[in-house]
Amino acid sequence: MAGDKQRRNRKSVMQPTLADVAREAGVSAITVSRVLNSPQAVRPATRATVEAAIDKVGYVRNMLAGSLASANSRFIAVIVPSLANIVFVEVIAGLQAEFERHGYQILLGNTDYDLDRECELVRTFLGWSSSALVVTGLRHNEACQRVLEHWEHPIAEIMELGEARDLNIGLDHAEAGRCMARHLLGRGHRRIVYVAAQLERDYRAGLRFAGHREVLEEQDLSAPLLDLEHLGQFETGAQALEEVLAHHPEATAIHFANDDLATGAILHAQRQGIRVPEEIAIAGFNGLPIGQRITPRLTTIRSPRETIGREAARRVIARLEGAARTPEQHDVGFELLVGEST
Amino acid sequence: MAGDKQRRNRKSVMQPTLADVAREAGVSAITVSRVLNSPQAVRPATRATVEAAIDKVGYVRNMLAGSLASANSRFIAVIVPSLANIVFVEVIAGLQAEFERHGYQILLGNTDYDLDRECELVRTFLGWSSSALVVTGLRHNEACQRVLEHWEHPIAEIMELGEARDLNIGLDHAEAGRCMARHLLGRGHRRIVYVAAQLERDYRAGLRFAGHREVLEEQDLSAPLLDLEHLGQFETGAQALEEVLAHHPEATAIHFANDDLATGAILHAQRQGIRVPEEIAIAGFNGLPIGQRITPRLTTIRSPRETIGREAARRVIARLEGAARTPEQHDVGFELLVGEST
DNA sequence: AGAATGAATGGTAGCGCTAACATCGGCGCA
DNA sequence: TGCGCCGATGTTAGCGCTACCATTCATTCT
Repeated sequence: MAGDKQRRNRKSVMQPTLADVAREAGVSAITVSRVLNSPQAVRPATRATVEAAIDKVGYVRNMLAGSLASANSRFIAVIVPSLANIVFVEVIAGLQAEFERHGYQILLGNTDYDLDRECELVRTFLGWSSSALVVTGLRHNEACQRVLEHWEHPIAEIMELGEARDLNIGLDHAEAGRCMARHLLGRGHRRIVYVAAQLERDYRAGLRFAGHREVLEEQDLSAPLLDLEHLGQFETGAQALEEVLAHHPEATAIHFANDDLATGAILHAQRQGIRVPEEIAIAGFNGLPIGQRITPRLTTIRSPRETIGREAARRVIARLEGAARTPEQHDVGFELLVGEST
Repeated sequence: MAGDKQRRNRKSVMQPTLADVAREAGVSAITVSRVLNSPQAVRPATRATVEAAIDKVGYVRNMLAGSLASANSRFIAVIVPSLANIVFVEVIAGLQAEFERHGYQILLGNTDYDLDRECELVRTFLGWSSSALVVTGLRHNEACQRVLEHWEHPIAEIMELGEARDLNIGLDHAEAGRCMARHLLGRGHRRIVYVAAQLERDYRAGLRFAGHREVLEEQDLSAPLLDLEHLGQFETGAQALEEVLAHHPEATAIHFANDDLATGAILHAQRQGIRVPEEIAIAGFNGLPIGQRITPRLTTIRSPRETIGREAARRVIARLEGAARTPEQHDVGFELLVGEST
């Protein structure tokens, strides 16, 4: 029988342990541990015996105990502001694909755009002895900053570029805003409204707006901003279109903070018989598939989301496997997709 | 200084431990532990002293050690087949919201619709001493079945209803298929093609098809099936529309396995000037927001995805907090949304 | 031949926490 | 006054694993 050495009655079921496997295989516990953790350090014959014993007793490794003993959990804490936004889901998919291949387990946290919540999550995840932290954005509250400063493990701040404390993978949102503004100017638009939903939460949309405004102001054009409540992305886009037509009749183009809003506006225009881009041009940001399927095809900027995840994971893994601790910044870039909507 | 009792040099940084807090507060370690785990068992004055000491030394709880000692990790293993499909993301959001409120941490695994991968993930997660398992679907491979049978903790199988081993939260996919088939018959359609993408992977779409076929065959109608390669959901939907028009010219309606395909078909029809539903009617499944925004609005079935997550979490939590171990089945139902596309 | 090397394996001592039981006062009640 | 009880706190002994160092034995070098 497995696990029948004298034990206190703390667990109802006694899973077989390393010691049980060791006894079965006629080796010591540490040798079994080595078969699991660094098989090349064990003679093939011994390894085979041990592996047979593992199967025989139905051993399931206790990761908790191993992590405690080695002070290395192979947990990667990943903190995103939202799961409702497909953008972050794609980033997570990229992270997960890469980390899983290397035997790391993601601990996923969702802040709902709340920096206090973020801080709490960071604390919790440190409590799990996470090996690294991947967090969205460069803005954190003070308490969080302090915690992060004292932490010794790799930290990757993703999505945007800027003054990061360690690894930084993302794109230049201000430049993306400039790029789209230039495109719209190039199409002859002079009255362009920027539309966002809850700008103080989604401050990266704010960064894009800043770039957009910069370009317009260089041409002595004003850069009106419409910041709406969030209702549901498509809904808000539709509402924004109505408001712009009503309150900014001079506007010839709308630069939306994201593709969901822009798509909502185009679909609403379609239904209302408003011609895009003749009556009003529409641009988005993200490059979601839906934007490329609607008529007219949406002009937007593609952000390489899964790449952000993969690149972040790759750099974190390199660091964990011994790479020198030098801050790194990686610009994943973006691509202007010109559709028929502008 | 915290943590300067004699210790081996195994960790470079010595985080303060319970013992450090205890020394600072002038109590024993177990009292500090109690302040953290069952504060009501400690006299308020003592509790305050301990809490002050925790702040003073900057104590961060080591969850790994606690979980090992108590054989209770507060991890919930969650296994989904894909993150690319928004449906599962919404389920996860529901699970996460509920579990986080109760202090459980989700371990997320993604099988990519591969049952061997699923089995591997289950093993890994058991190794983390997970407190419960939430897994998508009722079909598992043999190895996985065996592992699950011997596991003593709550298991929730979600999305579909059927012969579950423990908790089961989902909806009746065959009935959903029947419901839509009846709706299409009611609209006068007699030649209806069912279109899916990679049916053997997404076998729940197969269950819906079975229901659909049943209803048609009751009326002595044939139930042709078109099962396509997966390219990208919208793309596949567009291609399916072309194929049906070419190879099933007699068809008056397409019943798509999901809204992404159906939306892709409607958008393609729009661009090609094919009139929906006059030339061909289109129905979907899921009730995604995009389907309700396009013109014509998509006829579909709304599945309560976040509800599945929440209900599953609620039942698992009840079980973990002491509810009796009785198998439970919960039908979250569905709702037919009649749009303009049929 | 004897020393030095290196590969394979083992013994010991924790990692930081909590379960289980022990202890200690204070209180109510007979 | 003495007994029993209960609430608050302490002592002890692990949870299952791995780091560290020791040991063993075959191989290579001088």
